[in-house]
Amino acid sequence: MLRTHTCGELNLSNINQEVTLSGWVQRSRDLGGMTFVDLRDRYGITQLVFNMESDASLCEQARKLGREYVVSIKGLVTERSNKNSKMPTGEIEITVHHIEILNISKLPPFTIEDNTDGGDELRMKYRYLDLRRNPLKKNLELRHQLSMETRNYLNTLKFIEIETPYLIKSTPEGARDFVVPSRMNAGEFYALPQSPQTFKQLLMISGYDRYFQIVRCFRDEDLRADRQPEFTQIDCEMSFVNQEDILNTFEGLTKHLFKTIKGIDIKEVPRISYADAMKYYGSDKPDIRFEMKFVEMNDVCQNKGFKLFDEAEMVVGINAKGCSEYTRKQLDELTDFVRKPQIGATGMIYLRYNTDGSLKSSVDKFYTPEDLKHWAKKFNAQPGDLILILAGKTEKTQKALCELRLEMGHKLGLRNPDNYAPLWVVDFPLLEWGEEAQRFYAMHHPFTSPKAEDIALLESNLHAVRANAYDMVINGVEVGGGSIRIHNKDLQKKMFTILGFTDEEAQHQFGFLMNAFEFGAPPHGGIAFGFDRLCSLFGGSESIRDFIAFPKNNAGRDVMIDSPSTISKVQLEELRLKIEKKI
RNA sequence: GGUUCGGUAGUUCAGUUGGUUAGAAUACGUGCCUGUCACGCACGGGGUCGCGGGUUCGAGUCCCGUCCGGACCGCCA
Repeated sequence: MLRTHTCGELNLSNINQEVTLSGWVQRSRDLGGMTFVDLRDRYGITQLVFNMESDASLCEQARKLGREYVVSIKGLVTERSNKNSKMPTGEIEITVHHIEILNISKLPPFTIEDNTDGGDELRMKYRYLDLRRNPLKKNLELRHQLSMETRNYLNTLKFIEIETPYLIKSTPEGARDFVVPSRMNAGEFYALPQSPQTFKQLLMISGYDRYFQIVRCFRDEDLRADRQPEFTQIDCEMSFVNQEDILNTFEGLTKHLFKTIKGIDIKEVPRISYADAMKYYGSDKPDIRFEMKFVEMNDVCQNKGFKLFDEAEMVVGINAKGCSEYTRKQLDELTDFVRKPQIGATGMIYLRYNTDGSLKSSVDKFYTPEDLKHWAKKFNAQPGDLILILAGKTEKTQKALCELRLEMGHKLGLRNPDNYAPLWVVDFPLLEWGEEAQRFYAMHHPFTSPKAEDIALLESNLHAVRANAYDMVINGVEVGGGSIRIHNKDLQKKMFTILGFTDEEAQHQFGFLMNAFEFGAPPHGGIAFGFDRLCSLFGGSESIRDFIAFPKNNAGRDVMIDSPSTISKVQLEELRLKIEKKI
């Protein structure tokens, strides 16, 4: 037997037991007369002790053990004379009488410790070694817990998990597809699913009225810290439900996960319309752990002769409470921040409400003290506050102020990662206008139903049509989104027409779905949660890579296995593919 | 496609205005040490300064190009 116990479980109750342990050598400490070896496995670390007096040759053997050697030892559980309260097994050690080296190890390129000396790049290349470290192990355990609790909760509610295919059909809407050439159908390609969307809708038509799947999805778009080319969703769909039913069900899931995993009671999940989210936070995924809402001030600042404000489509600001003492340097830094090309504002105006009650602004000469008082009042400002104002095109200005708001929230310590503020954003627009192609695009996806009361607007004002679509946002992170779907063939056909499809194109791409709608499609809707993001949020990290066992880098490469890679001439020939030019 | 930061010992980093033999910590090796647990002490080995070109008497340092990595913008229904 290679082990009777793990390296994390022995304690005083096991004294005098004969045990066999196997694991990796974490480190050894040679004191001359005696040698200590820390043996590590998934469950913990147990100290082994070797003594020159009692067994010199065994002790010599132990001295030669290198880091990460794999060994199996037999020995006696002994009470330590010097106990270590910092480790769970710190009251005991193993007095070893037999040691077997199961495998030797090269010296690892970085230390296998909580605070490793290795950089990101190196650790990615040796991911299998990085995964030996506690922080990564904890992340994968958290991921496992989240998936188990998700399954528990949904199972209790009679959801069943059904697998859908990975080799499907490329569709023109949405993100770029990853495509897979078909050998048996030369010249044709499968696509990997961006989500199981149409399949779960077909399952509703099949009568599986509560479906879920923790499923891999694929999108061939550029990556970020929170975006991978393959990622995992908790994909859910229900029949005979309205939006309210979905929100309640998955608010329940969210509460269940916070309760069981983090021990946190989420009281309520507030709801905000898309329009209000944009108006008050400049974002469809606001971080509501702190207020600092936008205040539009066109009415109190325009037509007073200040050209920048007069010509702006929108003048909008936030009140940074208690920041009136900001120095010139700090204000300049904030101006530089909003002027970064990624944020794109041209400048920033401030209004300082000094603690002595006086008002000081960077545009004093254009406005009377009375004007400035009006501004302060609009922001509900108190002495000691600092108002930061941006002006320009509505969309761009909102976006820039949103970034500034988050930055100020960060500076003021209002974005505590231990606080969790879930939020539903509802009433999204059904469509958005694409300037480049001069046509409408589905904001969510083409299967999203318009609000019943807005259906008439499909004939008159497409910009104004709202959808039965909703996102769950936690701490400014979009963790999930969904909609009530169209289940009527004619309405679905109309949607495709609005999106610029000819009838033939719609039939070719999505005929299978519209045909299915003719065989008794029930009303249905659903939601999908970004599982990796949920994990990183629960783990208190910005990057999802730390929660994926084998992630890809910025450029979509796996630097460990070195993929993607070229394929052989034979493979290309079988697929009837030609590479135009070697790059 | 773009912006920006970085690449120096196994590893993480420092390296002044361009100037002697490129340093520190840690890891590693050897020796000493019987209660360590980030053990300690002593000694030692270890460098194509990412790569290519240029400026210069002289380049880790300045310039150009390129490769690799991180963050972000565009993109991601």
